[in-house]
Order: sequence, then structure tokens, then C-alpha cells
Amino acid sequence: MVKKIYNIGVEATLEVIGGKWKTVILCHLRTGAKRTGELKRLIPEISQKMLTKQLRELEQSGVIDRKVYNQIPPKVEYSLNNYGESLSLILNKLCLWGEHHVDYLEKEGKDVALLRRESSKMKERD
Amino acid sequence: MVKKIYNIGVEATLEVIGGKWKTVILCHLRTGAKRTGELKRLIPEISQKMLTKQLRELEQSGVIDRKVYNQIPPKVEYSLNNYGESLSLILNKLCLWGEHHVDYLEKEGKDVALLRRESSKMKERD
DNA sequence: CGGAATCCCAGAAGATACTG
DNA sequence: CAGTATCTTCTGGGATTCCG
Repeated sequence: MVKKIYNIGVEATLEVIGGKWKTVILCHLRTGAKRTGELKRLIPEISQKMLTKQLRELEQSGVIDRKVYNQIPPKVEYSLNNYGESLSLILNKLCLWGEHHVDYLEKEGKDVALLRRESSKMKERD
Repeated sequence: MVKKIYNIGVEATLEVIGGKWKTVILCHLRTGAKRTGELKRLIPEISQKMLTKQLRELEQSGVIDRKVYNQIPPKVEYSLNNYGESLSLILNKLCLWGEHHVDYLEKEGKDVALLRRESSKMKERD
């Protein structure tokens, strides 16, 4: 394998949390472990295929754990592991900025809506 | 236009800084205004077309300014504007995490290299 | 020098059906 | 319920060329 060269730190970060859905998935996992179906419900637009794929990649990057319960029907839970937790503050800030941005868009007269304000409760802490 | 619905704040954030190169571009602008050619040199793998496209989108999102100097040869400078500055802390943390991640990958025995440690000087501040 | 316009394709991503 | 497999669609983005 050829040497992987990053020109700036953030390029390495994007290799982990880049991609269409990874950051969204991680943000949801920030509030605790989730089953596949829960994630699917929290991210309605994602396809089964994409969800699985992105979860596998996050697992291989070493930021989430996959726990399989041997039972019928199957049950699989995903969660941020220790290393993934090191992203937690960033994820929270990304959520917060987005919430502010939605307010900004509304003031601009854009027709937007935000269903879930996950980070509101943490506003004071930052 | 249909109402844009976000399920979680970070989805709105990704609409601004998502895409293959936007975060990288913003990270470079974090250290000051840059000319098109400078950005091209700082991000060697990006194509002319993508650079222009992503810059236009960032401009339309309202986070960067584009300043055209009327001269021959042309000179155009891009910079974070006030609203874009509100992303600066996040961008810095994304860079920092990536720098740590490169160290992590090295310890894992991966063959990686990081050319530019832009955020090192800010480590103590955070 | 900065960038617009064209052509073109690998690979991203959707839909559907199937399995343990 | 979670995941795989297949097939298809489509678009992100590379390469190239031309313009003010």
C-alpha cells in the first residue's frame, strides 16, 4: 500500500467522518447506543444499504462498536467507543451550529424546519 | 420550493460544510484570505472545476466573501466573513482531531504522513 | 490568472428481492 | 430484524479546451 499523505489535519478527520451520512449517524450515537432500526427511523432518507455501509466504515475506522445479540429476531446495537467519544464535543458543536444556522435561514425567509433539537439541552454547558 | 426539513441540526451544518472539499477549503481560509492559486497549491488534488464550484457554494451559503481585484492578470481573494468565522472554532477542532488521528494511525503501523500541522500552535489555547 | 463550458465515466446511491 | 445481493440509475467530479 502506498503512503497516505495528508496536506492538513482535517483531511484525516474527513477520512473518518466524511461521506454523506457518517456525521449524522455519529451525532445520533452521541446520545447513546442505537439499534439499526432506530437509526433508520432517526434518518428516514437513508437506505438500508447505505446505513449498513457507513456503519461498517465507521467501525473499521475504529470510532464505533458493533454489538450483536445472538437472538431471534436479531438485535444489533451500535455505539461510540472510547476513541469515538473523542469526537463527541466536535459532533455536539456541529449540531449546535446547525441549529443556529436553521434559525438564521428562517430569518432569511427560507422555508425550513428542524424536527429534533438534540443539542439544546447542552447549550449552557458550552 | 418545498419546505426543507432537517431531522437533526447537523444536517443543516452539512449542507454548508458538506461536500468533498468544503471543510478543507474553510480550514485553509481560517488562517487568512487566500487567492485561488494559493488554495490550489494548498489542496493539490483538487481540480480547478471543483475548487471554483465549492467556493461558489460556500459563497452562496454566506460563509465566505469573494473579492475581485480589477486588474490584469486577474486577482481574486476568498476569505471567511463574519458568519463564516462562527465556524472557526469547529474547523480548528476538526484539524486538531485529524492531527491526533494521524498520530494514532502511525502508532497502528499505518503508513501515513501529515505535511502541514496548521493547528499545532493553537493546541495550548484549547 | 481565474474561471466558464464540454464531454465523459467510475462509482455513489436507489429500488427491489431474498435469507438466517 | 438486520443484512446481503443484484440491477439500475444518475451524478460527482476529472480532463480538456477556450475566454476576458
